[in-house]
Amino acid sequence: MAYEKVDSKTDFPALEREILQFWNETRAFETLREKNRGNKKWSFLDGPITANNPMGVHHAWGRTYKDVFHRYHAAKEHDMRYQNGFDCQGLWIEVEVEKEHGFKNKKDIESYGVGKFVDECKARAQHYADIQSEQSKRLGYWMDWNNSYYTMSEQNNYGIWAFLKKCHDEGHVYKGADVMPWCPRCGTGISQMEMNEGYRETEHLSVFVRFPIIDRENEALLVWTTTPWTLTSNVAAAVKADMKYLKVRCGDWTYYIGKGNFEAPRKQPVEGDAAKNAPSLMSIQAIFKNAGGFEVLGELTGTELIDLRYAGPFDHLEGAAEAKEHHKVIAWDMVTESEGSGIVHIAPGCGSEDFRLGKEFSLPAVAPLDEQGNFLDPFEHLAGKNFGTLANDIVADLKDRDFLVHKERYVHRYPHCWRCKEELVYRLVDEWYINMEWRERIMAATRSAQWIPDWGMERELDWLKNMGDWMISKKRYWGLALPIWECNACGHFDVVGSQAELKERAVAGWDEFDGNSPHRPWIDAVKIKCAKCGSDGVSRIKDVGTPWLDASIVPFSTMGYFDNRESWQEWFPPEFVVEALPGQFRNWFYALLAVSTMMVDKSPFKTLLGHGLVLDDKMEEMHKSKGNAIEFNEAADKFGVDAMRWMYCNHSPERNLAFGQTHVDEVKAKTVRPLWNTYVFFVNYARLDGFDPTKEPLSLERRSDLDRWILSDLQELIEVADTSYARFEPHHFCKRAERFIDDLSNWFVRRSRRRFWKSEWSDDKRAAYETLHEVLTTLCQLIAPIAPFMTESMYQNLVVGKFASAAASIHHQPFPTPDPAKTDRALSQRMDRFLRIVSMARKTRTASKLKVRQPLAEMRIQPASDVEREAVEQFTDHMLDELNVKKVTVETDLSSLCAVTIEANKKLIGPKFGKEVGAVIKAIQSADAVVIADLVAKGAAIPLQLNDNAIELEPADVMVTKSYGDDWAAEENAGTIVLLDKRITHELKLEGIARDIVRFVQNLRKDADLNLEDRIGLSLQSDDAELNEAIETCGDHIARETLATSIETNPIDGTSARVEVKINGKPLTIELART
RNA sequence: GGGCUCAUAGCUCAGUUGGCAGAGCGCGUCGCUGAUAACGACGAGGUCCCAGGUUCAAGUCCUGGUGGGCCCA
Repeated sequence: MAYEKVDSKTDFPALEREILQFWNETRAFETLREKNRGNKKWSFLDGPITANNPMGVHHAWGRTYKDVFHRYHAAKEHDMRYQNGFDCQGLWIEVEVEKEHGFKNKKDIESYGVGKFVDECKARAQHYADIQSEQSKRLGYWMDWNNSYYTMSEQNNYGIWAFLKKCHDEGHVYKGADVMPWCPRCGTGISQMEMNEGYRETEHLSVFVRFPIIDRENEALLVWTTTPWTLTSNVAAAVKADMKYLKVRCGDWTYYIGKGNFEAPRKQPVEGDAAKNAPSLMSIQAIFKNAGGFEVLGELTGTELIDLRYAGPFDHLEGAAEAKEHHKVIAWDMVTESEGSGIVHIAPGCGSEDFRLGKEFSLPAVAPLDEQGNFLDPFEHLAGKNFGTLANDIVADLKDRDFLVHKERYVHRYPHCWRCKEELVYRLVDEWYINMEWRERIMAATRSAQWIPDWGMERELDWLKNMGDWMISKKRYWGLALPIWECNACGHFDVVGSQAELKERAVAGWDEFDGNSPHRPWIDAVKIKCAKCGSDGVSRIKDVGTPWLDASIVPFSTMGYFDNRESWQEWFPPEFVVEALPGQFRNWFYALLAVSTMMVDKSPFKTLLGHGLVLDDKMEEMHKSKGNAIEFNEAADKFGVDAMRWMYCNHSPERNLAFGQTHVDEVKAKTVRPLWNTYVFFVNYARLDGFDPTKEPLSLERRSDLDRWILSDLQELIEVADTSYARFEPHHFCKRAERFIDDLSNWFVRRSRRRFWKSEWSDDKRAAYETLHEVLTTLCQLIAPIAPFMTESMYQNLVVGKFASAAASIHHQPFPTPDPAKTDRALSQRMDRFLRIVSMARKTRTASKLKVRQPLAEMRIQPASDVEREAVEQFTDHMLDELNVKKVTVETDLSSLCAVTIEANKKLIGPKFGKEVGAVIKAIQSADAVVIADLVAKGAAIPLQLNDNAIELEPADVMVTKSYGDDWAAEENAGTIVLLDKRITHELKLEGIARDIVRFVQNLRKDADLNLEDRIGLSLQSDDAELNEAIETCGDHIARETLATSIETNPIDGTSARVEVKINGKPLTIELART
């Protein structure tokens, strides 16, 4: 029943662990679900977290949002699914398992055994899913942790089959040959969606080579490339038809070169440090000069070069035999003067633009590399060697055979595998695609949803408008088995849409597969019959699917679309999804929209919230490899989760967030601690006083102004909280809540302290307790979604066991609703004005060096408005106490006390009037100071009579000084005037001394570890007459304030504490003893 | 080259419908003392990126530019 004592020095991480245990023991989450079951639904769809590593603090931002909105909607008594998701399949997991075994390439996996390998991938996903579940619980994330979905589940995989079948039925699935970025280590193509994450500054050996022109003696095309190995597969050379070219002789050879290319200085195409470390590049002109000089023989256009035939540098190799027949100059608009030689080496098998151009000109595509990046047999001496290790050999070879003109180190941004960091090559491969003929439908779905921030929709539409066909295949092992069975005999392929369909069509291997998950290698045992040519034994293609399919079927696979359509209809479309913005427009957001459009032509969410990245305190991206990533558990144990959650929620979602000690400390100092300290204050006094919150509370009329004011502001805060959560804008609420907490702790509690200290019960004391109790409990309720731990702890102490109707957990309580009867805007306004006047008075004291401990006789105020006057009248008592003055007088016109003096601003009028300046100064001096001051105050021009001339001064030309005489300290601002009486009488001085004494005694009490309620015997020993007089005159006051039962002037027995201090420079010895 | 976005105090950021430029941290000065390993007040610190425009009034709206980020080509 009684309140538990609380220490203000609370170990928040420890408290949070206690609360976790409490929730666990009381099955708090289950109770909440039970309570809201069957109510109106609020549907959330979780974007699955990659179950490949422990969580970092950057994962916690989005997961905090997810929990906050769940808790809010639970308080709104909605029924929810609480389903978390794990993304389990894909290359990132394979790479980690490979690392564990030290595998170097796909061969290692094959010889280890695909089945074993896949099982280990499954196990790894499960392992990290478990770890992430535990970490999420530590975050306070209330989910149905026993019911998380896994993208590796059968349900999910077969769901994608259904999707792909639908795509195929509509004719969108096709197999395409294309040159694409390829990772030789992973042995797989890298899709458009994955490309951008892997660009890095890379140094290559780049070369200028000559392509000798056939039938023209010693004439050659000058060609440049950064990838010498692709010269093995050169087919053509491209020029721009309307560009100018030069014919230049250098040594034995005459070259054709782009005019602009020849003359222009060349620069490494990188910036920053990479540029600094890179060698500078020579212009072609300079290269020729170094080679013994050159002579420009003529100028021509690109058109004149077209169709010239030339000899390629590797024509002697068998692999180049076909290409050899096609070597000629072709026209291409993309050739530029800004890079290279103006004549572009075209290898359609080694570059995606080359490939497109090759198609246009019906050129063969020579593909020289195998899956691992090794040269194929027809490339003779190169065969079996890796392209990456060959650059120097190839260049040496070119030199030996007299093709090399110049070599250089070239630094540029070049794609790397986003997972394993290997350099990519461009390779001609067959991959499977979904065409984007239906993009308009996806765009319509995109437009039907709400996007936060709203420009997100534009970004998504832009991506949808521009994106190429969707490559869905991966030549890997661990992932969705693409349900495509392709007939070797006739080339026909079929997409199988479900497990049942496969079973029905299986002609072999079903028994072998049955009982396994639909993954490689087991699924590959199943053969079907070709629907076109009837041949038996059609196999599944070897490829697996992109993991973005896995993550995007989930609004169907996890909500019952395939097995309980009725239930699915109740939950679809979800109200809300949230993920980090960067990257997701072309990943999850896109894939989710595409899948849902294909399935039901609807957006898979009503509202999408995107948030930024969590960066380190230097605003740099966190990476494990960089060493600046912060592991979630580490941060949770160091800072406490409530503070972290508050920091996340307080931030504008679309902006990146700098995570660091100072930032979290700021949240603690500004929010967590003031709130907690206010609570501690309440609880510890309520304990002593035996405050009973269950008695019928006093009516509003019987409460003080302070009470009604804070209660009124509280109603406003409830409204803000409700709308902020409902609109997914918790940061708006956080900002308001911080201000409220500041008002509460630094004004309400400070001004109310004495009400709590009173020894006997009175209405006022009861009102103070009741008000603070109501404010704290309601505030907790509002903040609970964001800071679920500390608010639970407070709730348990403030409410549980006191009120019979109290729910067992704060998170079972309904969200508060504002009480209009408690709202009093006029009162809030007056309090605002009052606080402003108090602040002015403090400033006056500071400026006049009148410390607040020194009582002053009088304060006079001229209010600027009626509201201000009412404020002063209403809150006079607070003013007397807060500012330590004896009397407050409201004046309508203080000008009678005010002496105005004006003075010429000589600096300004000097240049204006030159020799006349003396006369102007005189004129100013003789003018009516009050009239002029008034004009200055209004910012109006000042007319003056200067001998016979009328002149005008600017307001700034005159300096006005107002003085209220030596007796008054004054402060004036926006029409409000505050005066403080500076005359300190003997009595006032003695009172000031007494307050000093009280302060020293209180400090001593605290140093002696006395309890708040302990009584003392006090001894005050001094030789100073004034001090002694103060002790004598104000002894009662001192005794009352310090709970002294007696005041001696001699040393006392049983002294438990003693200190020597100086007051106004005079020594005083203080002793006290507990009685 | 195109799209989106950002630019406000030394730092991190607020700034609703256009209405006297703000907070926290840091810095300086002072104060307060039973919330005390706290707290408060005051001060210094600003070309609200630049240039135009609309308006009685622009950090805010419009146009153009500069610089950063993301995306596309």
